[in-house]
Amino acid sequence: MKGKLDEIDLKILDLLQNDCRITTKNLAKKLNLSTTPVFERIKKLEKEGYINKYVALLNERKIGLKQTVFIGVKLKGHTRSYLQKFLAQVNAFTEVMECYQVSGNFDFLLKIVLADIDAYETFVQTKLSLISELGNVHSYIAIKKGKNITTLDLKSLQNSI
Amino acid sequence: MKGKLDEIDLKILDLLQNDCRITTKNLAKKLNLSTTPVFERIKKLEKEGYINKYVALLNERKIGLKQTVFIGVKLKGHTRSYLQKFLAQVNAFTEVMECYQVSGNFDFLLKIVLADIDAYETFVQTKLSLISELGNVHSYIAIKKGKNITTLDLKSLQNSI
DNA sequence: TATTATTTAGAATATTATTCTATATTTTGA
DNA sequence: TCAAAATATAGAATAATATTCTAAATAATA
Repeated sequence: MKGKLDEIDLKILDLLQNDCRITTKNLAKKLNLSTTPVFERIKKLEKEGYINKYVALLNERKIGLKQTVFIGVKLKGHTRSYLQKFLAQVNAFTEVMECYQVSGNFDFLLKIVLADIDAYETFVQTKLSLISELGNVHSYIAIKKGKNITTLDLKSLQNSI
Repeated sequence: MKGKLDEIDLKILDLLQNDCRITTKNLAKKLNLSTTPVFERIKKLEKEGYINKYVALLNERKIGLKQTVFIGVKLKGHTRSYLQKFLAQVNAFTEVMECYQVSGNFDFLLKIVLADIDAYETFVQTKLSLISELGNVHSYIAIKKGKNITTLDLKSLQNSI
């Protein structure tokens, strides 16, 4: 019975991924339950690893990090050693929010958040370009931010995962 | 004096973006303050828009959404109307987590999360490819997820924003 | 330097989280 | 199908936290 989610679990997850400060009391009200089962279900979902973490999402612009840039990277070689060295260095850059190894005409796709275009130039010159494994790089400077959500589409799931 | 962040504010934001369930009591301890000023600073940061929202980040894999795909999109035309129609449709797709208008050899860069490659094929055939404004598309299938954080690098900021 | 505005500490109160017990419900296997 | 076992629930009780309030301390201003 471990690791099965019913509809109540999915609703709890969905509510929490939209607002994790909702009280168990309010959750219980929405679910027509008392607080105890809701509380225990949440603890179970946490313990079994369905919930990675609870975070505050900050306003990048207000904080002064106004520029997002995606970078497609092609390495010089593709041995395991190359990949690992590249990843280690990229992971150390605080500007890098996401890094995926991908198929297609890039080896990696990075998402970078920093103050502005100048900061981006500096980042490339003083950090990214110093990675010896680096081959070609293609930048996609964000001109306008569209949709940007962290909430997964739980409704699409056939329940009982 | 409105809209200026001092080091205490930045530390609060940094702690909250790593774990927003920390109690004001624990925050206060870390900051060598009593709970009142911490509580009031948080409320101020919320009211002034530095904090967008508090969310639970779920484990995509465990929930059954195992595939991330980035899609570079080029539109057929670039009138305002084209852009708006494209954005409206893309925003309606629950699979789309992020959408940026970018410079470079794509007009838009999308990040998609769904169950698997089959679901991706279905998404492209039944949703994405139906957008009439769509020109070329290039997919980057995530092979391996590397770094993936939501915490901004507040230490890089010269304080007093 | 005196006045005003902010920030803070500490106490008091309101709410919520968490635990506990007993009951109800579901599941399982004979 | 039925009874035993396991699981989930409600409701009460307790522990902890959030939130408010008052007064003192600090910083800003003219």
